[in-house]
Amino acid sequence: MLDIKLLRNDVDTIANALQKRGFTFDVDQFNQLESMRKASDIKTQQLQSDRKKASKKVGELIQSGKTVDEAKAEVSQLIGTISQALDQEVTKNKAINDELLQFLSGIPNIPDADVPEGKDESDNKVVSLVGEPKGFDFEIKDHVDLGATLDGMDFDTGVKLSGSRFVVLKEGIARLHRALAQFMLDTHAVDHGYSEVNVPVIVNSDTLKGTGQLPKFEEDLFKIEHDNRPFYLIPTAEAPITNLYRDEIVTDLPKKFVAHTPCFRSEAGSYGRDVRGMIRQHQFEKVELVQIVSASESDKALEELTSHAENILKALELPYRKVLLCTGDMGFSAAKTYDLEVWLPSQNTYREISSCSNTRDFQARRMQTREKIDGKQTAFVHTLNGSGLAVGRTLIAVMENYQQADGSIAVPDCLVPYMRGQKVIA
RNA sequence: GGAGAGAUGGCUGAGUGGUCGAAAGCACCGGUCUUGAAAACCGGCAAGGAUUAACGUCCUUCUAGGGUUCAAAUCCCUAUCUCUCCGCCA
Repeated sequence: MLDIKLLRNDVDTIANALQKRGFTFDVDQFNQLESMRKASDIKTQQLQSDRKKASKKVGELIQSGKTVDEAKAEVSQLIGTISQALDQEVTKNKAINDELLQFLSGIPNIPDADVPEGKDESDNKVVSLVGEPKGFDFEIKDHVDLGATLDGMDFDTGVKLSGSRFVVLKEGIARLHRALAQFMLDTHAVDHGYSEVNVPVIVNSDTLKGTGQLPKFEEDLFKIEHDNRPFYLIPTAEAPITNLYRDEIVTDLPKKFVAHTPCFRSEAGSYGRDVRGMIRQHQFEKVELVQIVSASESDKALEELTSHAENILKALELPYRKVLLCTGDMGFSAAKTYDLEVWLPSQNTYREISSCSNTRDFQARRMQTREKIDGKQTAFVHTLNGSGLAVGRTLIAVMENYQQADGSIAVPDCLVPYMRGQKVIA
């Protein structure tokens, strides 16, 4: 959520910045709502003040010796008129504020100044290329064929159990998948200083509002009902982790968390894309990094967090590139985002495997997560999140990049200990 | 699933209808003392919002939503959550 003060002071600048990411901010509607709100606030408060004074007078009259009935009689008419007017105004005020809140909740974050302007992913800027795609002297297979050959990836049974975009992993592939998650978790927790947490994967709507998935993107989520109340399967661990500090004033920043969770996405808008294989599933696993930091530290934190995700790719010796997303390609809550894209030989291209974002105070404002500065002032914290990495897609990348002529897959060195010494999946 | 108790500021915790936004302690901030620190002592310290050039003035908030009342942290109803006991269970 944006700071309403910024909007009051400088609507046009913000409307401009939002236009860069393809969002048209309705300045007139905002100004109208805002002036209605202001008028109603002032009126409501004046009436409340009047009523309070009248009520206190009853107390004073009683204190000075009058009976309760006498005191009431003296002010009852006045209070009657005030109350009536107040009831009306409060109802109106609430409606206006609700509308204003809804209006504000639907506005995406403002892009940072150094984010390139653009319409879609073709305008993203490649920041760095790491590693070199290796050549193969045999006909390569994609992960679907490799998985079938090794009897490790069963899409048909996934369909039988659940439906399309679900998969069953088996044997060596299942173990490799698990090894990847363990390796990532250990690297971040032990080497990068993140605190490991295990969080619920079913959350309430307040949690998803806090990180910005709601109210706008409900169609992308799996919704479940329990005791007539809505709950959601998390689309990313960013939601439960970042919300650990919702409605709190935090101390001891920075906070750094890592968690390994399944993620669930309905992806209603993207049927037809990536239908083959494990690239886009309704259920997948991800190791997520979250940092909660002071405002002045978030620029540095984004670089650091991104480098932590990169370290996984480096350790796995997978070729990748780091991309700075343009204004039009960023997520709703992000002010600046780096994507890490891994090389997939079968597609002869780089595919997203991690997305690292600085949301600045956008989520903190929604969550009311603040810190005390010098023991006095409160200020919104900044929150950052990034995949470190998407486990399913990393599995694909390892399978394809480490495939051998006979269809077997070499286990990357750093994973061998997690595979109890196994060096090849055949 | 059954029975009971509870939810108050960063934390602990007092407060059962009338200047209560709320005692006290801890934590925190400032100061005195000290070579420095600790201790001790003095002072400050909830959040959000409206308005103002500023000082200030005003409003809201004691889990949430309703209700009673001239007046609600305090009484009533509902929901959520927590704790204790019983049952069930990985």
